[in-house]
Amino acid sequence: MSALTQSFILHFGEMGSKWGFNRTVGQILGLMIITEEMINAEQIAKTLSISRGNVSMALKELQSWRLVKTVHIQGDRKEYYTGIGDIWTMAFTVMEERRKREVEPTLTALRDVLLAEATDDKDKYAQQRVKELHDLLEQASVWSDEFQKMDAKNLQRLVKLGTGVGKVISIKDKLRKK
Amino acid sequence: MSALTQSFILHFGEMGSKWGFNRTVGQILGLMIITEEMINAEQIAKTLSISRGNVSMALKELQSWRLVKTVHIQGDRKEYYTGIGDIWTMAFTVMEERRKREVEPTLTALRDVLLAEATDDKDKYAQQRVKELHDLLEQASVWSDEFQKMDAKNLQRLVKLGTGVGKVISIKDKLRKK
DNA sequence: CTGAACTTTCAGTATTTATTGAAAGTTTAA
DNA sequence: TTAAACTTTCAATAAATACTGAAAGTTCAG
Repeated sequence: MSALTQSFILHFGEMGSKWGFNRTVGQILGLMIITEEMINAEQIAKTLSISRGNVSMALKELQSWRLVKTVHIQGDRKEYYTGIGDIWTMAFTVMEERRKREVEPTLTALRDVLLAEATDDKDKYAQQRVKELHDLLEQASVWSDEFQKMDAKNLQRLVKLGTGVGKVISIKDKLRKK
Repeated sequence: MSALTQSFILHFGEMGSKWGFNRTVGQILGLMIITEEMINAEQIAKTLSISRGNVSMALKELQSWRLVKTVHIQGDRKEYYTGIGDIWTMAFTVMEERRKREVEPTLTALRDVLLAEATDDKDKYAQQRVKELHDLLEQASVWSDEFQKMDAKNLQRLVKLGTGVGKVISIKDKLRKK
């Protein structure tokens, strides 16, 4: 493995742990991103100097995140792996999975709090704040849904609107007037 | 503490650990969100049944995230704490801090990889993928910057555009034609 | 100054999370 | 049906992270 690859993968491992998965999972994902060919579990273990068992667990995790594809190569009994699509698709897949795993359960918990009987003023205040939080997260989910429906090309166009976020609001007003 | 409060705080603690800080920090933030009054470190420790030292560490952490305000109350030597502004402001503050802590260092690391000499084809492929990732994260930072410049009211308006994300793209095209 | 009232620090400990590798399970060519 | 080639599981262990509480530090009224 070249020094360039090495440093990327090490950093990506750390980065991974910030994004919801552990170091090993991050490193494998990083390896797949910068490797054009498909790779098998054995190669991964050797390249990253980790145990075969660990690779198995990590691949399972990556599959649950819908970030890797499995492929069978003619005349080889091993399973081969590669990352799904391009970087944009991956990034939005990670976002969507995080929403499912983090926001969804939180929304459920918040709804429970909202359904509970608020007797005193303190509870009423608490419930109102929880309502605000709930609405915010629900709105975020709406966005995420919309993104999910778009393809990589359009996602890219939308995100590159970036420098005009301010404008978007005034556009909204214009739309309303139609 | 009422059962309602209790369940909210327990969940918020777990949620916190998904958002970049630990359980205790999450619980304190949760407590502040649903408590109208300012509270002092002693009260926090007692309410959440954690040690005084732990509260001190957690408050320091919350301050580094710019999520709490400190206030001195006339005739009391203790320091009092409360959450900054409304839920929307908090949410975007968390996003901005996460960007600073996670995306920023990653961008730096990716730039280093891009500056390295790519000798063989494998390295060239790797570099190209890293370039894609770099550009994506940089674009995300542009968005984050824009958000940071807006006030809570406008953020809310923008996010509620949600259901029209698809439209925004076609609007962009119209704008261009003007 | 002094010392009471508070806050912070940090070494030791507890808890949680990740990793290994041997054993068990699965698949397939012959 | 067998056994070689592979994958998965999981108990034991290692590593990382969080928490406590006593000691050290800070601030301020008198």
